[in-house]
Amino acid sequence: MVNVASVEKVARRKEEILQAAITIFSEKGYYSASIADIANLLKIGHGTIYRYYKNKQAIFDAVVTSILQKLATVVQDEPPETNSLQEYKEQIVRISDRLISIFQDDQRIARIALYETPEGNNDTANHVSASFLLFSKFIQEYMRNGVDKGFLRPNMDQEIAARIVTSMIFETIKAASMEGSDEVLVSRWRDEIIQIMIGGLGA
Amino acid sequence: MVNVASVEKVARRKEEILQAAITIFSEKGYYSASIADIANLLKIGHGTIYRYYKNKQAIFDAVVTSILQKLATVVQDEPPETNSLQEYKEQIVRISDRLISIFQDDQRIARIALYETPEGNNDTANHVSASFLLFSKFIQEYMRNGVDKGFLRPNMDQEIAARIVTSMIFETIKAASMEGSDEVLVSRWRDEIIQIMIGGLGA
Amino acid sequence: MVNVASVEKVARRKEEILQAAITIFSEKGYYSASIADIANLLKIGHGTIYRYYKNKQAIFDAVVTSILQKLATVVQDEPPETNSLQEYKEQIVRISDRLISIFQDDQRIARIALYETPEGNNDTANHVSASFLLFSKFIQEYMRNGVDKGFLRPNMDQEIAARIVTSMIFETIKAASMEGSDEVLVSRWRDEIIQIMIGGLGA
Amino acid sequence: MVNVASVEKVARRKEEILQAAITIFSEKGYYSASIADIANLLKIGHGTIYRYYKNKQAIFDAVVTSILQKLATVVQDEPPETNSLQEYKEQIVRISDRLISIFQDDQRIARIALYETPEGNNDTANHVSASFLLFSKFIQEYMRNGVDKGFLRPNMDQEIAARIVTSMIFETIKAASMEGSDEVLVSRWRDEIIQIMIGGLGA
DNA sequence: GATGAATGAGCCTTCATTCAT
DNA sequence: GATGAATGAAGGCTCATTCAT
Repeated sequence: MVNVASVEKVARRKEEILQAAITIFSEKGYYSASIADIANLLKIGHGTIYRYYKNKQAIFDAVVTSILQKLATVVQDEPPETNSLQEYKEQIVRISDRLISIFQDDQRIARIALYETPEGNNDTANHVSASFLLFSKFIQEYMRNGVDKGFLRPNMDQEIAARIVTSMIFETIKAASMEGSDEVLVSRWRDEIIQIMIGGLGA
Repeated sequence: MVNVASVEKVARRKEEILQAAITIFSEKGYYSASIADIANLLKIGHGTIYRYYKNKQAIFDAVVTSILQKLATVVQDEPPETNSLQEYKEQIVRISDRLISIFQDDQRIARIALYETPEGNNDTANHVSASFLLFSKFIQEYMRNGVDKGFLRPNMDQEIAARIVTSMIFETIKAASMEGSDEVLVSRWRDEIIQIMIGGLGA
Repeated sequence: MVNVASVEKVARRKEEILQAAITIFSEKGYYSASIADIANLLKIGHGTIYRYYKNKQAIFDAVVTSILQKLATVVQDEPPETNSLQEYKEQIVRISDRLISIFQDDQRIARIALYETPEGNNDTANHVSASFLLFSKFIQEYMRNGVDKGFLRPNMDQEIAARIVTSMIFETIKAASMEGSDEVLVSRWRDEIIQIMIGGLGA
Repeated sequence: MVNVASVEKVARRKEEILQAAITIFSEKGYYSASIADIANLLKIGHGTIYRYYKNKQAIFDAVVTSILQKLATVVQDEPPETNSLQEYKEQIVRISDRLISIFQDDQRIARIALYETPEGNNDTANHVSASFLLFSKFIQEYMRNGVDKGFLRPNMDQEIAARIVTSMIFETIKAASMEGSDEVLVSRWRDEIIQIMIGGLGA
């Protein structure tokens, strides 16, 4: 009993700190954010934070992980099993809408997910945003499915096409989550992206 | 006379510092890079740098500006005056190739242009990479021209389509400048992007 | 009744903490040892320790006191009443052996007794190890007895000779408790110290 | 020229900091001493210290090294070449006197050299004061010489005897440098140690 | 009585910036 | 003009100590 309660309390505290960290990191970025900023936001002593996270980097890692988990749910509900261009189109719309909705609900997440780059890593892979990579992999599955089923171009370079499509979706998300982003604007983006995906730019 | 010589010398010194800054910032990122790193690379006293730039931020601003100028030359040579889808396609290829070539010649520039960071700006606009914005504006001109001339879809949302296309191009550039990036890979990307732009993904 | 039981329990707890403290302090030294280290060793909450000791310094004081008490038993059993150089020699051997045995039984005690540290005391006297002082006083009594009985040099400066002899004994103890310290090594030290005490170094 | 001057200035500054560090470390001990303490003593910014020493440990290492160098000069002037017990005795007196003089001139050095124990090292060797070890080695050479020349006991365990004698000398030094230590007291110690070394304690 | 969550003083260390030489 | 010595703000992190539960 005691354990359950305390485990829960610890989890709640970790979550509170995580949320404050998301706010602060999204406002100031990794380097400009200080542990004290996070503690002040929660009106707790800064030493307290170290009871829950080993160090600043660990907090940031937790932030990134938590965002990725949130994003992952979107694709988990969308298996690569559509059977026609129309279905595929609708699926892309659903995915975009849910992503946009996540980022609109919490603009802090958008700023981190879309621009997170704890620099100084020579490792190229790290320079590619983790959230981008996550979606790229999934989109590629959709591509494979579409080509297999025959409703997508067979000559497609699936890996590359997936990354291009991902970049389009992310660009939409950026626009949707950063700018004023009323419903009208969002649908303008969504419509345009679908049109390009389906038929390109040509007249 | 003396003045001319000295003005030139100052300009040369500023340029040397700029180049060193590009190297250091691209390797370490804004926050992890130190003024001393830049000075050491040039084997000059780090106090000297402050005779040419007001402070660290000013150096970084100069770096970004210089990169933008370099990128701007690409579009300056490509007026929005193509007359057919084919010509347009060829123009996009030329632009992509020149951008890729710039970034391959100087990978330092790529890392900064594509991931430029000093975050912590509440100003939303700043979060959109300056180089991205620059191209977006130009691409939009190409779109307008294409729609006006009738070889691009009239129902196109030009501003949005421009940003989507820019995102595709930049994704290509990232791939080209970061990854192994042999000629074969680059043309795979270029081909795919053209196909999507022209005819979408559909079979 | 209840009181007796509880008093006993408190004493037992204090002793447990003391033992853990001896272990930790001997391994890490005063400053590097943390209250949490001691608590963890006992698998108790670190707050609990403060119910038994006022603060960290008080624990260390108790440690030193406890060690001194242990060492004191050695000399308490050896009254300064020997009647010949031979008896005296044998007494010194007994004392050394018992000290060595204490320190070999519990190497933790050796590390603390011989190097006890919380420095930063301006008080000069504190710089002399408490255990050293304890023995010095006793050895001086042996000296007095020996001179009185006529088997030790009458021109001896008893206080000083006592400290010199103590330093020899402690050096032996250090060697015995720190280094490999097999029985052979210990007797080499003991033999040499006796020889020096009795007849010096000369041929 | 410029270089020579600057090298000299750097050396002087390092020396100033070293001296301040010796003062502070001797008063407070390694852990209780803070970089700020040292800087305040010199009335300089604490950041300045890091221009001359990598970190706190490096300062302490320099302190220990400097003390050891000072001590080493004492034995360097006293080769193990005496030819009689009398000469040997005189040599020991000279060495003791010079050591005592060093420590009396600078009591700070004494406190560090005689009680320095940067704890937390499991490595046994480190626990033995470096200055003690240094002298031990030399004294052993004197022993060997004395036994070879026949004026010291042939059955002597040279290594052990050397450490025992060193401990006597160091005890003398402690007394001389810590306590009131007028000339009279010092000679009482010196006389007693010589007597013990030569003829032991017996009547 | 026991616990461990919370606290914040305190410390080391880095580095942008200034300025005397 | 160039230099680099000096500075101190700033920030990450530890841990002894307190106290509500």
